[in-house]
Amino acid sequence: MVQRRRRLLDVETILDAALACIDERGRLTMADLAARLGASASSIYHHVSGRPEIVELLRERLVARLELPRLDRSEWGSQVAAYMRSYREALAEHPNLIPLLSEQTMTAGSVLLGYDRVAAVLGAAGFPEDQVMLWVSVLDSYALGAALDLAAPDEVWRAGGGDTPALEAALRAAPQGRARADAAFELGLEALLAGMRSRLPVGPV
Amino acid sequence: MVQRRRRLLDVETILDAALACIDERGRLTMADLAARLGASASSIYHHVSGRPEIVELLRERLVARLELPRLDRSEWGSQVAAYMRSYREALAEHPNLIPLLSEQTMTAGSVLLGYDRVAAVLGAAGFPEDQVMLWVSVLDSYALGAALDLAAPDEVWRAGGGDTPALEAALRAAPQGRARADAAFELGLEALLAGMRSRLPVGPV
DNA sequence: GCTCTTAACCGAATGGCGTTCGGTTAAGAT
DNA sequence: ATCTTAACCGAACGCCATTCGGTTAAGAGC
Repeated sequence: MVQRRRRLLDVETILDAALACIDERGRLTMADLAARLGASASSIYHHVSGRPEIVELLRERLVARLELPRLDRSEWGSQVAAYMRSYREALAEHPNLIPLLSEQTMTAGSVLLGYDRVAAVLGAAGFPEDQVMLWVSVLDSYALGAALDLAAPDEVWRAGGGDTPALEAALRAAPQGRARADAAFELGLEALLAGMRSRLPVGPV
Repeated sequence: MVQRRRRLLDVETILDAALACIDERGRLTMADLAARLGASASSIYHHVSGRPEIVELLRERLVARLELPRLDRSEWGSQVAAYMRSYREALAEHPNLIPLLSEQTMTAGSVLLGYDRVAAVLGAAGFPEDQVMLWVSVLDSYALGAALDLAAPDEVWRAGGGDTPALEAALRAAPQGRARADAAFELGLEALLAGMRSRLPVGPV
């Protein structure tokens, strides 16, 4: 009943609290969010259109932190690698956000700008124009898949009884959890870039 | 009130209906599932433990259709490529299933057996034991990411106003929709396998 | 063929979710 | 001093998965 007329909520505060919800509870519910804000759930709708908009605004925050290809004289592979690492690292800081992002269509314009830069650097590297979009897709698929891997539960494979000996041995020999995901991402990124380089029509830069 | 004593539901029927729900509505709700089955939602719980088990059983169905590495004398790269293609194709038949699968831990024995085969073929190919699981992760990430790409709307990037010229040019030069996703997958798979091959410690088979 | 057990079903209820609606309060303009 | 209106609230709505307390009839034992 007691109403504080001095502005209690604003979009940035809501996004901060939403990220806290997601990080701590692994999901975003309006009730939890409202509780953290010290407000009622319905009040939130005065500042954002609903839960989907909150998620979309969080995606924009994430994209803003990516290291986009700079389109300078540096080698294309290192620019793409830096972009891919920053993409995954940004996701890794809030791994529980990943499933929410992959549930929802991309609408933010700033996201497209990131893809434009990637396309530009690949074109400048010498990839045929009709292949540029394909490589963009490949990179995106790998980053997305690696991010999903990161968001998966600590124990991805629960191998037991001994009828999967190769899997069990491989699991024992590799790092666990986050360390495995990190090592795998780097290994795969190197392999992918090496494969791309070998398919480049002309010679070196 | 009218009860048909002749067995109305069984697990296979439930899974068929669940897949129909997912394909048509893009999600799986117990109410929708029950309606399709001509039964009440609560009746379903006499045959499966709940929604998560239904998803896990659907994953088993999917894995059963994969072309697993045969562990014969054929070259490891072609075995892995065939596995990856069948993996993505199986997912592509029910793209809406992908988000449901990636939400949930893998527990089914037959699923683990599939990964055991992949681990075995990579070990036999000569990859160091402490790298096998990493490569399994890399392959899984790429297959999953490519499948998500396939599940995305036809127009993945809506580039408009001209402030993303490289992106727009690349989009015009590349195939659209499914054809783009297919071509990208093959290109990336080749690159990934080439990169893996180049990292193989010893020489040829 | 009668009784008894019990698997297979149902409707209703529970608790959690996102969202909408009809107020109420007080900040700031007139 | 009055009015407008942005910012808030509680209660309600509809949808979700799941649980519970019956009820029916198939099939076993006699």
